[in-house]
Amino acid sequence: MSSVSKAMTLLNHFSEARPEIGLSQLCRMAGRDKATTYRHLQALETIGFIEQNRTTKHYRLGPAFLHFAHVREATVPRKDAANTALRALANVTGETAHVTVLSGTTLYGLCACESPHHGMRAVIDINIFPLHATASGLCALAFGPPALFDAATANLTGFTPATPTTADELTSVIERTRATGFACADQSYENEVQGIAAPIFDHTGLLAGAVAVASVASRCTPSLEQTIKAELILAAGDISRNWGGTIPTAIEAAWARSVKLPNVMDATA
Amino acid sequence: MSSVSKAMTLLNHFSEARPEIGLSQLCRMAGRDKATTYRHLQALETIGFIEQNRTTKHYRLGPAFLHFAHVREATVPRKDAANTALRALANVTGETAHVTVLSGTTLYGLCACESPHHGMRAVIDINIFPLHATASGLCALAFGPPALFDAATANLTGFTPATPTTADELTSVIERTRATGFACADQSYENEVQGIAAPIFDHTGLLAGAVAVASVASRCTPSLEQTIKAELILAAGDISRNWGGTIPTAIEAAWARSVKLPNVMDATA
DNA sequence: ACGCATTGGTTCACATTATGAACCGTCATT
DNA sequence: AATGACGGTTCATAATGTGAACCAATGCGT
Repeated sequence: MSSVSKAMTLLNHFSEARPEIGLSQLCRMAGRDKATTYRHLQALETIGFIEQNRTTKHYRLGPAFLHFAHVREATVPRKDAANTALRALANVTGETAHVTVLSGTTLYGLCACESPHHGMRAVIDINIFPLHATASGLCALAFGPPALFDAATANLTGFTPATPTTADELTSVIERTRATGFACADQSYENEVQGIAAPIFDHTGLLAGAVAVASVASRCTPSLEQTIKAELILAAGDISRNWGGTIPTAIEAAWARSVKLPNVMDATA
Repeated sequence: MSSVSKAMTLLNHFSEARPEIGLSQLCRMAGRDKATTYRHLQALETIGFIEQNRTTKHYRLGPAFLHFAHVREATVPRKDAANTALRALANVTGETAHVTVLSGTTLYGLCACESPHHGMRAVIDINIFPLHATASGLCALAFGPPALFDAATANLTGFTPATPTTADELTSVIERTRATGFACADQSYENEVQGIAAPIFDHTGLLAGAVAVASVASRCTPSLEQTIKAELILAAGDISRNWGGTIPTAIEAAWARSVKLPNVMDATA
């Protein structure tokens, strides 16, 4: 491990729960020597990644992050990260993948990527995703702000026979989404199209949108569903990380529970 | 220079004007070897400080900044940075110093620090600073959003005979503030109290507030005024940096012009 | 089609640089 | 006054960083 990496991984020990850390304490946490750690901290301080509380002598994250975050936010479009993740997702699953973003109470399509594998595939041609009828929308309802529920129930259009059109039906679907970490919309927006979605989080710590795979219903076997879910976990993590967020541990746990299958364990053995 | 510092200073070459940089290009800019730069970039990439555009192979700031900036913003109160800068300011000038923050069209007092040197000193006992009558307010008007002017002219209370009470008077004072980079309020809010202020900027690139020194008018000699201005430049820079911002070059130029005095140049020679 | 220039990336002998045990001064507790 | 924990420093040791030279790939003008 390069000394550059060693110095920078020190930063990972700072968090909202642990904003200030003393030298000795940080040494213990990082399992590193005191002199080394001290020099690393000094280097980090010169660039503004670290700042020292003059009274307690403890260290904390520096102001430079605000500057760099601003530049990053201003220059790197979220779409880029979404696109690269979608490409991988579409290639591996062989289905169409897309990303949505939540703005207020509306869920917009950000970008989509069709797989080259199949002749027949789902086509994402909507820009505003109904919250109650699409997998992405259910993700937003399950993991987004509670106020979304009211916005959703205000307009429970029945697109297909499978669309949940009552508040009770919707609630039970949302419950299932929360329990598994995945939202499933089986032909509830369009016939013959089944969607599976996972939530995406950004730097605010709140839900930012969803990443989803839309597959042709007749083709969707349990095994494909497992593949899709496994890939969605990776994609949601990738995109979230790229947007400055992390997947809440509760959701990671739900994912772990819902993809834990015997055949998967055999395959890896 | 440690290799840690060398690696991290590479990040300074990225800006809103230059979001993506290729390897060779970055080597030239940094005046560093290609192999070294490449290794440094790889180290930066593993932590997420750098990200590579897969198609162009160019490098850009990574997503980790969003995360760290969030933690920093959530855990380090702006007041801390302001307080340490104020302490220095009050000590050197021997007068009372304070920092204000702009929220919407209102300028609030954030914190103040009285100098221990004098028995008599200005006391900052207001929490909302009138835009047209205080030095901090004039800073906000001169360097903040244009909409402030309307908010200010809506209530031109005359606190003292020196308070500007017409839009024209106010405009000319603002002009002078823009030209020098400093706002001066000579007994325009309170008799016997003279204020000098400099603007503060945060990560948005917009005016965030002001730092000011309030001195007893009878004591304020030209030499003290020069001292105050020189210290205000340092304090405004410090606080801005700590809040994730930088002083616009136009203002730095104005400062340089307005403190360039013969005796100062003699002193440094 | 060709050479030429420039790109991102890699190698290896060399020496600058990082490392950590032991150290110091300070402070709070006992 | 002894103790322990703290932030910070020193110096011999050795690990790590370094850059000239080299590759392969791409773009460009002739």
